[in-house]
Amino acid sequence: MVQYSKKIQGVPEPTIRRMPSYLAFAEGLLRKGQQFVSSTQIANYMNIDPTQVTKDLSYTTIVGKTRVGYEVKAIVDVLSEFLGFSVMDNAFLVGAGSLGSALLHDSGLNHFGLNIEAAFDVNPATIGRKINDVEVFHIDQFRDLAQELNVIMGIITVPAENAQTVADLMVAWGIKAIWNFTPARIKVPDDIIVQNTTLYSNLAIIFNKLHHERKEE
Amino acid sequence: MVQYSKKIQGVPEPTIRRMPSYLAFAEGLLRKGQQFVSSTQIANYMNIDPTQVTKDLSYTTIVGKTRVGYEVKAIVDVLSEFLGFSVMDNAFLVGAGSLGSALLHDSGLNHFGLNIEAAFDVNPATIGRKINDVEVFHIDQFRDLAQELNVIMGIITVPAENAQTVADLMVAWGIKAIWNFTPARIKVPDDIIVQNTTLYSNLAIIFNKLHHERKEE
DNA sequence: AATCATTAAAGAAATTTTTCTTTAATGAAA
DNA sequence: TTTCATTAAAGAAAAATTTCTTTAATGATT
Ligand SMILES: NC(=O)c1ccc[n+]([C@@H]2O[C@H](COP(=O)([O-])OP(=O)(O)OC[C@H]3O[C@@H](n4cnc5c(N)ncnc54)[C@H](O)[C@@H]3O)[C@@H](O)[C@H]2O)c1
Ligand SMILES: NC(=O)c1ccc[n+]([C@@H]2O[C@H](COP(=O)([O-])OP(=O)(O)OC[C@H]3O[C@@H](n4cnc5c(N)ncnc54)[C@H](O)[C@@H]3O)[C@@H](O)[C@H]2O)c1
Repeated sequence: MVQYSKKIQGVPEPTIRRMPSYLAFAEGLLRKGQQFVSSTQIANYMNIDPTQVTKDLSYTTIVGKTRVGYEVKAIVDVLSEFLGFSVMDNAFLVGAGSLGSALLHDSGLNHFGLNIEAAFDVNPATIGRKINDVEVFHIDQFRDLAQELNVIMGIITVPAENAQTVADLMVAWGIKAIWNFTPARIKVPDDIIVQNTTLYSNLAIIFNKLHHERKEE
Repeated sequence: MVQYSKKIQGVPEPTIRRMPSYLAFAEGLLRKGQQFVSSTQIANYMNIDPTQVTKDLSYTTIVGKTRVGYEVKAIVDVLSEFLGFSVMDNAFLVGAGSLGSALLHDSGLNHFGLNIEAAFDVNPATIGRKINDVEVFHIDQFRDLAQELNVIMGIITVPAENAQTVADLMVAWGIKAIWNFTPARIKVPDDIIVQNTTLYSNLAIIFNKLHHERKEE
């Protein structure tokens, strides 16, 4: 397949994955009052190659100065803009159980541009409660509130067997992106963005390094 | 650089990441009584290419039968063995806050071979409590218990600014692998395995697809 | 029994991502 | 001022990963 326009497929996903860490590191430096940071310094923090940092940052408008490095403030500003962390997107969370509650408590999400407007559940014990100021409604109210509030993302933290049902609901009410924390894969129309966040992948990687490898690293 | 022995660096990480999902899917099929499953079926569930599934499974001892597919039971058995999910590894969790509690409640970890022996915190309000049958101790007791119990993994769910302190403690008491849920990168000796699980990377990917892309996908 | 269609497997090719190499800039030190 | 060392940037090369192609097997259909 011929590529007619360079870079149409955007920034490499591994790059995007690393960027929030660059941002968090730069924010730390900014708080400490450091004005410039070199790729070497960032790379050292991240345990990666310095040229990787340079490459990654080259996808943005950030430019470094030879012998000085990058301006910390510029990294913070450009990266949070670039990553979409500087505008607030509204989300609904469905499944206010243990993981759902943890996410509702996590101020990091808010800091990185995600505002959870409301939570939904089916358990009478949790409905009506407020978790970290976010009210928990019955799932049947999802539709009405979705229309009322401008919500583009749905977060799924129900048991895996209910993930598809919830996803269908979200699609039906016009949500654009779904962040799925269950190990189940959901089926949605092509234009809906799905991000699966499966903890157990990470566990598998640790175990693999722990049990297998250990030869040459 | 010449590669003297093929495959010495083991199975590709992306493959390992996908395997727990294959396993979970196969477990579901097994419960439903399905005896065989084709790569196409798995691929369809995962929204990936069928040859990807075949390639991934070829790293294990699983062999499929033409025109029939793979034996579901074999996938479950071989994969859970391969991923290290069939032997229990013991872990300590440090930071019994919202995320820590959620993890302690998650039966999936146990199912996939991770047993959290004990939790630690510094907050007097949580110390002495039991969360899902796991007792919360004061962090000062970490050393004694680590020696007493055979624990090889440490899970860090404290605030980011305390991550390094906790990591140092874990290294000092001989833990082999660290699962770090804070956005902070920790510095440890080379022989310690570190797995960073950063939620915000996933958020960045969703936002990127939501805001940027949307051209040709 | 013959044909057909589906599938796993192996290898090749393409693509993507990382690492290496070279160049040029520039602040600090001599 | 001159030299030196550090750094960003760009491009080339290498490595890793995914996708495509071909082959062979075999259950189902005619
Ligand atoms: N707890 C964790 O640390 C953790 C970590 C990773 C992944 N997960 C995954 O997240 C999911 C949720 O885990 P959990 O531990 O929070 O479970 P949980 O049982 O604590 O919470 C699930 C919640 O969803 C609600 N619910 C069930 N069906 C619903 C529906 N149809 N509509 C709305 N709400 C519904 C339940 O009432 C409950 O409150 C699971 O798939 C789990 O595998 C959990
Ligand atoms: N809550 C979430 O959903 C979520 C999601 C992703 C990542 N995280 C990250 O996980 C970390 C913890 O988040 P949280 O929301 O659970 O915070 P939290 O404040 O609810 O919990 C932190 C716990 O750590 C304890 N603690 C602090 N210092 C300690 C020390 N030195 N030793 C032992 N215990 C100590 C505190 O007493 C508290 O109980 C943060 O870095 C956060 O960014 C949280």
